[in-house]
Parts: sequence; structure tokens; C-alpha cells
Amino acid sequence: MKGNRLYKFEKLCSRTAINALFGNGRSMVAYPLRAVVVLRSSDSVTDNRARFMITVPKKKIRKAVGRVLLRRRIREAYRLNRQIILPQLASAACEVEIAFIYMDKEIADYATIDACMKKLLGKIATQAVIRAEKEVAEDVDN
RNA sequence: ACAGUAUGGCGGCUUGUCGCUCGCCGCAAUAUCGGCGUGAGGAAAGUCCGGGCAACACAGAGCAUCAUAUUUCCUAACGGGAAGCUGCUUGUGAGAGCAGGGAUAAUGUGACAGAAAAUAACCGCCAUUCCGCUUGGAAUCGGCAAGGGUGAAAAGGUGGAGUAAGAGCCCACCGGACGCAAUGGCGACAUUGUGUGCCGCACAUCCUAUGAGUUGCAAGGCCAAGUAUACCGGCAUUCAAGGGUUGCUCGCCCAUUGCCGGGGGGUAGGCUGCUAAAAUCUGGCGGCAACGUCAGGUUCAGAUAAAUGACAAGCCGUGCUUAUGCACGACAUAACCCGGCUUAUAGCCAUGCUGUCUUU
Repeated sequence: MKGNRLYKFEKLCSRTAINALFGNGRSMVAYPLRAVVVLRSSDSVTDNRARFMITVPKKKIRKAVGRVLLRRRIREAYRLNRQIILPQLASAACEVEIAFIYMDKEIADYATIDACMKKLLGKIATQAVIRAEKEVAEDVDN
């Protein structure tokens, strides 16, 4: 994988996978964004370590125009910033599934969404590193 | 010039960087990569009508429910549209809006106010009788709809004749209703003549005519991993035990359990339906118009946790300020597809018409 292209297999499409994510995920917040995350270890050699989805609730943003615009902005922010987490995931041998949920009632501009996205991805990356260290420790114990 | 009105149209543009959907080409390849093309609206919205399409249902008749209700035309169809007719409301005006089956059938309702909301006597007018005798007062299962105020609506209007007082009770003119006739119009209807004194209105129930089977692409059709497994075949299995054949034993067949193979239905998931059509553009012809017709050109979204974007710069438009700077650029995101309706919409353009002012 090269460049900033966004492939279909990076999107989270399956209904069952989404239900599992919301059942087991841990949430973290960087207002106005909330992320629901599932980390799991994976030894398989794939390019695809992260899959994501975006939700803008109808209760918060009434008009379809606004929801579409926000979805596009969030996707753009993820696309441009995901290089923050991908190397960490590869080194920690983890896969991650993320759902981004928009929480504000106003439509935020791109700059604020970009900043939030950077913060969130940073948190996820550190989580992945911690998890990897733990597993290493357990292996030593065994 | 300004303000308005009707109809029709537009609904920001360009460049750069990084990206998305689908299609085509290249490669073994449906992944990936490279190249080329392609990609939201006038309302895509509300889901209010009418169709197409699909599945299911369907002898025939009636009832109920809902919708519609002036005329002629347009249309695949419509509860939609066009051009008319009648009445009312509104605007100085161009114009705009609303309503429009019924019987001289029936029943009910009409807030507040008012005597009374439809078999009208509160005040009032008149008559008769009694009291008083001055102008008045009282009574009558008396007469009177001319005057009063109320109201959305008050018993056709004006004048005369008439009377105790009055009244379409009668007469003249005017208005309306209904009947008849003539003329014009495809028709609703209009105009004219004539006859009948026939003379409140609104709404609902009701009646009449016409239409409506139900569910919606999450319809419907196809493929189908894994898991469990109806059923079929093969092999194996039992220390004992089951059923059939037989008087009994063996044998054979069935059954049991396990493995392997096949297999139907079918879950996750995928494919299809799925976009070339009542399509659209240009021109001619017919029509007042909606629209029709002929000829030629064009190919124009098909996503599915859901594609057209993000950022930067410049231009354009509007407003505030004035060589500049700042702010703003509406409404609204296809989900099977069409025709309408309704609602939202900054600003701009074209054509016709109207009002006001100025100039010639």
C-alpha cells in the first residue's frame, strides 16, 4: 500500500462485524468526535490492519446535507492522518476496528475535525503499544 | 427610472495538490497497478395523488368505507394540467385567490348579541271594553311585519293604491327564482321576449353518479461458505439387547451407532431486479393553449454503514465602507422508475403587461 489512497477493504461494511464492535468496543472522546475501538492481536501478514466506519446521528444533525458534509470531512481527516497508527499496529502485531461518531449539534469546520482526529489516532496508537508490551510480558511469564 | 405583475430560464466559475463511485482498455487475473471516460436537484424534499413493474388474491351480486363532483379538451393515467362558464373575495391596476352534482324531498344545527335564528309581537301602531275624564291607565288563548335597536344572516327594494292600523293583499318600476320560446355557442352558459306574486341564508346528515383487490424493489428471481441435518449410497460396528422370515438354530433383510461420499431446503454473504426511457435537444407542421405529430441529433448517476469531496489561490455577484478592506453566496443530497401536486429557496436574466414620476 502506498500513497493516501483509501481502499474499500479499509471500510467496515458487515452488519455482524459492526454489532460486535459496538458490543465489545472501548470508547474514547476528543470532542466533538467519539471513537469506539476494538484492538485484537493478529499474526497474519496483511496490509490491512485498520478498518473504520463513520456515523453522524440524525438526532444531532437534522439535515441530510449536513450529515453528508460531516461524513466526508471525517473520512478525509482519517485518510490523511491514518499514517499515525499504521506503523505502530504493524510493529505491535495488532488489528483494529474503529467507529467514529460525531457528537456535536453544530457542523464543525475541517480544522477542528483534523485536530480531533490526530488526537484520537494518537491515543489508539499508544494503546496498541501498551497492549503489545503486555503480551510480551505474559509470554515471558509462561 | 423606480415599484409591481404573469410566464419561462439560471442556481456560481477557473486552476493546483491529495482522494472517491462506476464503466472501458492493457496484464494470467473479478485483486492491485497504469491510462481514458463518467458521476445529484429544481425541487433529488414531503411521501399527498396517478401509473409502470412485481408477488399474492380473483365465479357473480349487494352492503359498508374512502375519494372525487361546472363545461370542453389534453394525457398511459390522475384527485393533475389547458382554455372557458357562473358566483364571491381582494388589489389604483396588470392580476390574484376561493367555491361550483341535488331537490323546488326530508331531518337537524346556527355561538355572542337580540324580542325573535323561522309555526317572529319586546318596544311600537290600531280596534273593542272598563276606569279616569286632561295628555293617561288596565284588560283581550284581539288585529298588524310599516318603524326601532342586535347580528355573519331579520322575512325582496322604491313609490302608490288600500286600511281601524297594516301587509305582494293589490298596482307600477327594479332585483331574484322557476317555466316556455327564439337567437348565439361543440358545451357549461349568455342575450332577448314572454308567463307565474313564486321571494331568506349557511352548514351537516341524507341522496345520486363515477372510481378504488392487497402489499411494495426490505417486491420478486438466482447462487450459496460454515454449522446442524430430512433423504440416498458404500464401508465398518455390537459383550448383551430390538423387528421380520421359521416349530427352533444358522443365514438373510430391516433397524442401531460411527466414518466417507452424494444431496435437498437454507443462514452469513453475493448476483440479479437496476436503469435506453410515456427519455431529452433542435427544427418544421397542427392547436388560443395544455399538448400532439413528423424529421434529425444525443446517450445522460446507479451507490449499498452507502460514491461527486477536502484544502489553497484567483475571478464573479451582493451588502457595508469607499483608490482599499471586511462579510456573505439560498433551499436542499438520488436509493426501482416515470407523470403531477404541495412545501423550502439568497440572488440574477429574458419577454409581455400594469402603476407612479421625469424627459422628448
